[in-house]
Amino acid sequence: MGQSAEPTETSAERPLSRKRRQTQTRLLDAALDAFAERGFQGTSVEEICERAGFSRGAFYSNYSSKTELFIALYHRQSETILGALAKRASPSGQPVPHDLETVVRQILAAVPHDRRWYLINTEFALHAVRNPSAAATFAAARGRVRTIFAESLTEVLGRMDLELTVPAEDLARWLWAMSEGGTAQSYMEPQRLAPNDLIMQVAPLLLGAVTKPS
Amino acid sequence: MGQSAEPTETSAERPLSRKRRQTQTRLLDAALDAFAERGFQGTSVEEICERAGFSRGAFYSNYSSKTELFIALYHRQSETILGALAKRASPSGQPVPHDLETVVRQILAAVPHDRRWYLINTEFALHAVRNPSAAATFAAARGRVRTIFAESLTEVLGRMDLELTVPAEDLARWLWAMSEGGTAQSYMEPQRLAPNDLIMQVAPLLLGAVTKPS
DNA sequence: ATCAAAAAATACATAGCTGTATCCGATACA
DNA sequence: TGTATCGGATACAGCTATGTATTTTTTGAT
Repeated sequence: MGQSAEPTETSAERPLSRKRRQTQTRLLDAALDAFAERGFQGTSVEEICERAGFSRGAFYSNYSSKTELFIALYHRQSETILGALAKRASPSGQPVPHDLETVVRQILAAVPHDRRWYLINTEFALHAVRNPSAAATFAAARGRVRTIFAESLTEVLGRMDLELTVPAEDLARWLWAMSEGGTAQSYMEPQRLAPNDLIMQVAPLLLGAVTKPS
Repeated sequence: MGQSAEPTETSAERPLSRKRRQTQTRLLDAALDAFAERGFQGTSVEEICERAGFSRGAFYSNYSSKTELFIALYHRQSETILGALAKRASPSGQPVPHDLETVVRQILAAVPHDRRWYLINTEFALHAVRNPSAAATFAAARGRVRTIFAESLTEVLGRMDLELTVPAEDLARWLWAMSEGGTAQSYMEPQRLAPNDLIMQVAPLLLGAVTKPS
């Protein structure tokens, strides 16, 4: 939490040349696919490089290990979501919704419903649970998202003249848990459930239970 | 779904000797620890055997691959939960609870709050999402649990003179999603959240929102 | 006590992956 | 145009895992 926690370096931040950024992007893209298909541990550095059209030399000149790449990938995805969420959260954003379902729908639009992202995210969660240092990183990233999410919720509900009866951060946690749980179920039983089915059903009920006219 | 889907064989079911069952148990126990610590892909067959105090010979004479063991392990854990749940679901079970929180607490008592189980289960979910054949197995096992869970819910609520305004199976899904999502969060941020905190807070609210006096 | 079958240990052949060290080409700048 | 640096490819050395084939030990039945 000291310096601006941008990419993945310890000392002086070199500007990072154009070409270098390109190959990193290609490596990250390849890794996203590879990890999603075969899992983090099940994917060899070699395979990532093949998909990206590079040799292992290129890889090791950009990342010092598969784990470092993994973390970089997580950050990239995380920033993307954060950006999308922040855009939605801006007061000049969407029109004021008039029912809770619309609130939920608007917020969900910022979250990527990407199978690959689900897989990577879950793998990263496992990684974090097993690995205290990664856990801190992970918790911090999630915390930032949760805060923005909570602010967004309060703001939208406020514009609807509704008041929360529980802390917004708690509610954010709950909705997130439901969303993740539901998404997980949907990928496990794809024929029965679409990724957002569950949260779209439950969230309005829950929101109804924790709001009152202000 | 043809024969009784007991263990892991295709043809005639030999009774399975005492000793054999013992070593399988030890291998499964060892695998549970190993997988939890290092992950499925990150664990070598060798390591499982070491922990169990066997050589790889013993392993391959019991299981044809690490994946087969993995599936067997999942089934074993799954059966355990199912048993616990069924016991609770029996009408002669607990006294009639008088508030929704107690309902939730009673049901949660059947689910193991074991870090290892969380890890294995999540890994298996990933495995299933990536692997259609495992997905069927997985969905079936979860379906059985969900059904029993739903029945149990209906029964308990009925004894409290409450009636559901949504299908019990749906509610079971929702609660399960919340529980899993909350448990996941708790393991990611162990200092802030205990495994059942979230569901204990939310479930009563949700139950309140989907029940009415009958 | 002997022998047959089962269960587990050992040995082996092979394949794959990692990370480093070295080499080569392109680009940039003087 | 020469040269230094950067980015990436190639080569290499070593380790680890897998699965099978073979041997040894254990067990159980007669």
